[in-house]
Amino acid sequence: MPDTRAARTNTKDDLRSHARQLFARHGYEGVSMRDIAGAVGIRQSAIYNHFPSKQHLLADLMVRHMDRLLDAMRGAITPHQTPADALEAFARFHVTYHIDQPEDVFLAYMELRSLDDAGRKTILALRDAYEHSLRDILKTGLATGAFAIGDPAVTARALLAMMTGVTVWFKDGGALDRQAVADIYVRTTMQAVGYKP
Amino acid sequence: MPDTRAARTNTKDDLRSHARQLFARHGYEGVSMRDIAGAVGIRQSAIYNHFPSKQHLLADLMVRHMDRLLDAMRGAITPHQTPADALEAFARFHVTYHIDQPEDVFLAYMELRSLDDAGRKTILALRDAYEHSLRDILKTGLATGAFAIGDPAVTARALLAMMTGVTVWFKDGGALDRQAVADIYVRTTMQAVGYKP
DNA sequence: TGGTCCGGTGAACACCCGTTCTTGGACCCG
DNA sequence: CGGGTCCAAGAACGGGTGTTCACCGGACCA
Repeated sequence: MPDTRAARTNTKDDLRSHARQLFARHGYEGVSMRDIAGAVGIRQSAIYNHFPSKQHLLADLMVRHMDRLLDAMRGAITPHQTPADALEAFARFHVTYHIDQPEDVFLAYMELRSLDDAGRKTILALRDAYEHSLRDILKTGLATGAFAIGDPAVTARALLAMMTGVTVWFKDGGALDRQAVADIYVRTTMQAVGYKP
Repeated sequence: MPDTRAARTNTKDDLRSHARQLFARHGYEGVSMRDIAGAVGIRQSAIYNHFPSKQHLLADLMVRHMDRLLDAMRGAITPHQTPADALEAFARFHVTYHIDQPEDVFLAYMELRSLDDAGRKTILALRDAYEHSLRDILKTGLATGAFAIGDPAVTARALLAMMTGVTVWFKDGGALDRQAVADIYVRTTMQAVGYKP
């Protein structure tokens, strides 16, 4: 009677993507294992063949997202030498990546509080590494006189919050496309650090 | 036997402040009526003498917060005539208010999704009014040539996200006090819009 | 062809949820 | 002093929670 894995070839990834969507939409506490299983088309108990707990599922999503984000960011900025070039590359990367992966981003941002201590520590370390890359660019630019900013740590957090916020309102098919929106954020960022081309 | 209202003089406000704190900390779905009642020192059932439902409690907190925020913002910017003065006043107000009321802000920002349709519509309208005030300042500055920015609507959202983000990391007793942090955000904001003093 | 094991099912676990209802004590006002 | 009002307590409601476990069909390998 049970159809078993006839059609089911990649249940684990299906679980990940549906859980990501549901968590992003309703929050971790607002989604049950029954909800997730229902979206995938299996029963709740079968989830435990792939993830040991709801908490592990959330941590899996968040760690994978942060790993991907860090790798992609490093690939985007390393070719650039001057602080201005690096900052522009960072800003463009950050905004477009966040436009393209809004659910992952939203999740990693909002559900830190739903993680247990171990998971939270891991995510905070990854987030810290990401933030430090931007901070280092700002510090260098401040030292070389390319940027005119106050405290680099505060400025880095301010710029990150600004750019991350694009996920809250951006929708495909709006008046401005990805490219146009990224242009505005890049410009605002470069002006914010007092860079004069 | 029940101590009734002997010590309890303002249960409704106690409920509001504890609910605000708990919702901000654990999320709406992550807090039970028993949790809130326990924090206040009453039983769950007594909450319903003050609020008809958990949903109404959340809406009450969010609407009150947005009303206070709008009033305070209008009071802060109306004395200023030029776009630059108004923007500086707006930025300083926004950052300090958010530093001082982090829980209300966090709640209004994160728990929109937990509101029912009616409540969400109300809050979005208030948020829209707030955003429009900033947008209008930017539009005027763009028209007079005081600011050099791209789309004013996008820039307004970018600046708001930047300034609101201060709630995520600011802690009293850190290396920088309220004033110093506000200074950095104001400076970054003014530079971001390309204003030259 | 038979054995192993992957990955499903469905029932059950103990517990927590928002909400309702009845009851009764303490205060305010006439 | 008596009646009404306010606001607590406590028990109960139906239903949802994450997780466990025994069971078994089908695919794969020797």
